[in-house]
Amino acid sequence: MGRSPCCDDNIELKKGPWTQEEDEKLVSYIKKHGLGSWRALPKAAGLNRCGKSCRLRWTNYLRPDIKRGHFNEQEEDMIIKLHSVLGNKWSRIAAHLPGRTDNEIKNYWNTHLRKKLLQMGIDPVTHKPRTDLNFLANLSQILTNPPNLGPLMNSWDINNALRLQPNVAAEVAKLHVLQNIFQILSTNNSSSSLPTNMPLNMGLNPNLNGLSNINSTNNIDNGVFSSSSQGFCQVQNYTQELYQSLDNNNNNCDKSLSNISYETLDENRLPSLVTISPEASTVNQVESNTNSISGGSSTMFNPTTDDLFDSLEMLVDDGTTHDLWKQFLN
DNA sequence: AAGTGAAGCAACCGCCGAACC
DNA sequence: GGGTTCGGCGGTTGCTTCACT
Repeated sequence: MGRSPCCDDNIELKKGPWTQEEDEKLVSYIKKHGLGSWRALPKAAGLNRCGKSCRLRWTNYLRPDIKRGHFNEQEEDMIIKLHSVLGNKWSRIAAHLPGRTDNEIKNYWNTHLRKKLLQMGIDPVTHKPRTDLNFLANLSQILTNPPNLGPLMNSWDINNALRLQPNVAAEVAKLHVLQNIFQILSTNNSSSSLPTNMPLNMGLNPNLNGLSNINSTNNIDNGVFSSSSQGFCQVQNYTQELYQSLDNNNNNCDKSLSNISYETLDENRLPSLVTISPEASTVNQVESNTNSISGGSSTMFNPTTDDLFDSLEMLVDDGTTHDLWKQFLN
């Protein structure tokens, strides 16, 4: 024969929020007798509750060493780092944060941190940059509407974000290149349809002030800055590969190592030139509203759609092949 | 001021490995 | 050794508060 049941189903036990009187009974009993059998505790303490309910109330609320109130920056940082390693192992995460309970951390994650990471374009499950199309759509709005960038960045310290995910800025820039590809696809092929969840102005007016702001933010330390530079080197590589792909089709493309540029269209569908400068870790829109593309480091290109599908396969790098992209976007 | 939806969070539910008989 | 329960954990619910119209 095994153990006797925790809670007697024949007795109507109280559920729901605890009253002050119940709290006092529980605390008083544990102070006097210490922690023992949760099953025996309710009856001994004069509580009409399940032992499980008593344990939960004690561990999550009444324990004297519990720290209540807002999580500070260090705690947030710790939770995110631990979550990236441990996943949803809340009790193990809580073990690293004295005074915090697994339930509290779980709630805080679900209500605050998860949203912050999503806003930053970081997948809260994988802790890697998001490359899904919903994020692309959101990104388009962020990049084309700089005033919205301020509150977003203030709500989640960009310095922390970059420290946690050094390549995020690179991913943002990379996604901007993707924007451009989608735009070219939609412009070149009137029969092609963009994903339904993508705004029609996708790729228009690629105002990169947001990224410039990131790099001019004084509180980004040298270490992050150097990570950021590496990030832009990656963008440079992506862009180079894109240009190489275009060049293979005898397009005249700029492949300069020091000054990566690409073209897009502004809100009037006029060509506009964007340059990425890796040395300075800045992204600038150097020329816009011109009727023709000219300038020291860039030449207008006219890619075929197949070139662009190749580039999508390469840039997104999530297993979606050229043919799948073609199928999806046509 | 009232209605409504969103956000926050305490508490419950159900599962699972460990412990017990 | 096997059946049963406990304790702990993660997921989910639902109540309360807040913000907005």
